[in-house]
Amino acid sequence: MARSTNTRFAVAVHVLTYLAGSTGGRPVSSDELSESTNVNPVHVRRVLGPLREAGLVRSRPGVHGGWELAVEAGAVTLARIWRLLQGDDPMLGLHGPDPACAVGRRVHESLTALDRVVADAVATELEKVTVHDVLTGGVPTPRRPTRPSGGRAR
Amino acid sequence: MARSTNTRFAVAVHVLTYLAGSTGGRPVSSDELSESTNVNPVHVRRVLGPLREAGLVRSRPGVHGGWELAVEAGAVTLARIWRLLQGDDPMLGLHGPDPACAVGRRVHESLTALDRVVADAVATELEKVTVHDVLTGGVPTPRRPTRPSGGRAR
DNA sequence: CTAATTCGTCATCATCATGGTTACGGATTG
DNA sequence: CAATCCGTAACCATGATGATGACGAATTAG
Repeated sequence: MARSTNTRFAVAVHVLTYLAGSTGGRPVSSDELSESTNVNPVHVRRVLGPLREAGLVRSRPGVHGGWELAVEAGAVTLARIWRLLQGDDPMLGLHGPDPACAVGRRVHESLTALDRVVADAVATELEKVTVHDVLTGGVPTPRRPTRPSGGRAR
Repeated sequence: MARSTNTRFAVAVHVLTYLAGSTGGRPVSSDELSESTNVNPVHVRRVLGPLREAGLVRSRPGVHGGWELAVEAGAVTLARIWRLLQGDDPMLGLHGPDPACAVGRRVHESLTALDRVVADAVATELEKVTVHDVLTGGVPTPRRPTRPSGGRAR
């Protein structure tokens, strides 16, 4: 669904931007990162794990250890980060209709296909933005300034 | 966001497709709808509430009451359903960085703007599909047949 | 009028995803 | 050896999501 109460992507973007910016190449501890992101250090490490496996960051234990970028900030698209953290998780949120119902099967097939189309569209947008863009403020702005639509209570 | 364990959109699409299809104009009870969608009747009514307020469906109590479409299936885009149920909920999932951190503020602003861009992209895709398309199988298929990407354990 | 049906809605509960917290082992530095 | 910091597991707290049960109001059948 529309997810999201999942902040891993945001935390990852934040950390990479932080590493690309305010550090002079020195490694940064997950403690320091946790203060800026406002999540706890363990979670920072959990989020960064997949990014390290993908070669985007390095980590070292020990006294002057911590995290540092392993690639240039301009070479990391947000789409890459998204895929590493969200994988192929559905964007739209599917249900499990009665398999004996013809309409149910068709709807489910359609929504599954549509979910991939939507995920591709999202990836296309995220492909346009790099960590460097976030750092320098070069992020695209919505075409429609703010959704003027009639609201909906929640 | 990366949501989604939220099936309201899927249920709504299912129900509207069901109403557009296998019924000859007769009202359908939420009991019958709940069997096909495989969720409980109360949930069906809760999902359909906003759609009724928007004029997409009608409901009537009583012996031969139930739900029926109030508009043509070809006139209902999935984007409309999405907006009615998900509103402006974030797609990407934001975090709450330390407001005292300059990087944190910039990241948060960027992600907020980017979230709207992504939501627009999603809406654009959903705009191309109507309930009638789902009923007849005319739903677009992904350009990349299936994400071939190297997996990521979960 | 009375009974049956069906929606509308509330209150409550179970489950699950997400993160927070604590803990401890291993690696690195000084 | 002591201090620092990652890696990871275990456990817990919170919140979102639906399921379930209940009851009133509206509508129709008899």
